[in-house]
Amino acid sequence: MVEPKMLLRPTIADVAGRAGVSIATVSRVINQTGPVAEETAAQVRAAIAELKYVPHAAARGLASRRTQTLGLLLPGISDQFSAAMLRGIEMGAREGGYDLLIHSTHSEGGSGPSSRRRLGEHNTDGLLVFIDSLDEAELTRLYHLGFPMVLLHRSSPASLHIPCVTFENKSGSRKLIDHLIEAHGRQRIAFLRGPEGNEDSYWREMGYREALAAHNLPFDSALIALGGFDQEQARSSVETWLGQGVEIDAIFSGDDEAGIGALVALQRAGKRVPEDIALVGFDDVDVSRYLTPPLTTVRAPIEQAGREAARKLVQLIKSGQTAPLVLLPTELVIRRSCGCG
Amino acid sequence: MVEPKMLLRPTIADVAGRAGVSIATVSRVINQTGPVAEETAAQVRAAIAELKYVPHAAARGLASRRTQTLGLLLPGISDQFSAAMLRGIEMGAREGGYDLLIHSTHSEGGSGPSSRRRLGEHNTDGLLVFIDSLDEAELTRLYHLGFPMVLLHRSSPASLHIPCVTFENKSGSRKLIDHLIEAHGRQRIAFLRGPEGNEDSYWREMGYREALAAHNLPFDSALIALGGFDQEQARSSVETWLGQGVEIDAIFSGDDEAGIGALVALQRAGKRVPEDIALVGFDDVDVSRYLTPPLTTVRAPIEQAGREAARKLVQLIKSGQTAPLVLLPTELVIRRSCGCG
DNA sequence: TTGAAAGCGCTAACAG
DNA sequence: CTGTTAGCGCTTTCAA
Repeated sequence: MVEPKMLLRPTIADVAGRAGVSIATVSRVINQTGPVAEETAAQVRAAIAELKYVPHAAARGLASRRTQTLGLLLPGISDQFSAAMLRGIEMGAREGGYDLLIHSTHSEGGSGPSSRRRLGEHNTDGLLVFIDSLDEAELTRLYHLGFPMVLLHRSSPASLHIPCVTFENKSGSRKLIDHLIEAHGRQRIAFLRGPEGNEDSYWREMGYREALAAHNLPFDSALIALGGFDQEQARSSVETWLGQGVEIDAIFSGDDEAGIGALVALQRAGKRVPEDIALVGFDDVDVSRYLTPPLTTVRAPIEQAGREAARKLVQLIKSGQTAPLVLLPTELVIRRSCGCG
Repeated sequence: MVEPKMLLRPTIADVAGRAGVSIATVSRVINQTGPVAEETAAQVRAAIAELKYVPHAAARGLASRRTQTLGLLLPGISDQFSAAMLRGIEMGAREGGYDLLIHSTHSEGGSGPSSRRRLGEHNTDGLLVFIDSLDEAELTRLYHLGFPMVLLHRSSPASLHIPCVTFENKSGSRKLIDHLIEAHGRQRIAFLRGPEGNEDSYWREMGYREALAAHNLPFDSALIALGGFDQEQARSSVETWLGQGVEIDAIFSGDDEAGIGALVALQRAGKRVPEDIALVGFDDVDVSRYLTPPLTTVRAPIEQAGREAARKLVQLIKSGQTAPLVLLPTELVIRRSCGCG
């Protein structure tokens, strides 16, 4: 067993005493607010170093009404997408001089209404909201409080004007489907939708439809099924298609994660990819290149999106304003699952 | 452009006023400290609800000298290992009623000595320290301050007694190598070490050596190279072996990540896996099952380790003590890269 | 069972 | 350029 006993830590008063100045002066050299004689400042810095003094964040926050902390609300953090985004966010926050407080809303456990929101105006200077991790009522309340927020992969409710960052989903999938049609002559291209209400998925579908229309291919709702950005759901949907004998010569999976599930279903059914059925995804997650065959997909700058979102939030906090929308460019990544190579 | 203007939020005084009681009473019902008449409490709760009052974390922290926040220090968060661990930690923290403050030390940018530590006694109630994300001097300072800490995947400096959680690395790799030798008759088994000083890697190597010794196979240092728990390094090391014509009939990669790099090198060199050279890893990261061939490995309960660490830290904070060591069991996962199936 | 009041450590006027 | 002082919003004795 380990038994710690907390000792008292030096406060700003200790530093002031050691340096022979007032606490106000110490505060000034720490925050670089107001003028201090270089000689005095040097003494203060020396005292800080000797005492290994670190300002108490809570006290500072109370007095200044700033926490120097960004809050992140997201559904889960285990998938590759979230992990990459998180990395970008952490980077952006740090660059801006902010800490990062994280709360995953997933597996929240229905502990009744008592599960008070853990991240908000009381402990952060602003919030990064991923997808639907915060409901519209709360979004509205915070907005009207003037609380800084940036949305990731979801647009602002119409009546509010919360800035948002996401990808160029539509043009990305348009290029992808164009390729399938033009380079590989596919005509019966199925689409695995993302989760209900997911905006990335919505725009990817729009790009898909646009590509079909541009090539005079009919839109067939029998070729649309739920992939849910999830391996299992995608597998199940593809198995259903195969079981029903739906005629398909290519599958566009709403994201790479679902693409893996589709690949498994195809392989189990003895279909050759891409000879019998081509397969393409979206995101270009790490694994994609290691699948057999390697997955043709669209690279989404996930990490960059996170970083950009954090930057915008910092800007919003500091200056009170930022551009309402950032659309990060996507890029086609040709590998073998589409029929190339 | 979006322009927020911050409005004032309700304080405990507003709640007290609305409920017709003193702030002390409000504090009592919120924290369930001290007796309050049920009738009074009901009124207070009503006032809190009407005002949508949320206690101010900083003020609370200042007064109570507790932040209800756990700090996490880790090198990076993009890899699958860290992501899984993070998920477990987040879960454990939430279960204990704590927030999670994260700081990734990776890519810290040599912004001079000015990069003051962002996580510590001043803004958290305890620290979760992964690998070597905090140097020994700081570990020592905090320990002598009586500051609660739990180490992940590294043991405590000898003179301190900081609790730690990690895997049963040695027995895991022992089983793995036994399998390679006994089931597949491999004799020239190479090992790709993890990063310098990594304890997980150290014990995995011990298990490897133990297995060789148990089967009277010689230990050959020419069969040891640096994998660095990294794809590129592993690939390079395997290419070197192959280029030098070192005789090898199996490769034990210190972790799955490096295993991917090894697989790539093997395939580029035209080696068949597992026929020419068998390949096994450690961790059982998500991708491993999708490699071709699927990777035989040892499943490490990464998420569980994170959760357990958070739990222990909470326990340490609350009770002042916790068991010094937790070794989570590992399990052999047989797939095809070892020669099975 | 409840209220009054003293801080927690720091920032930010306001004097000097 | 530097010190004094009044809070920031809450917890926590100590009385009542």
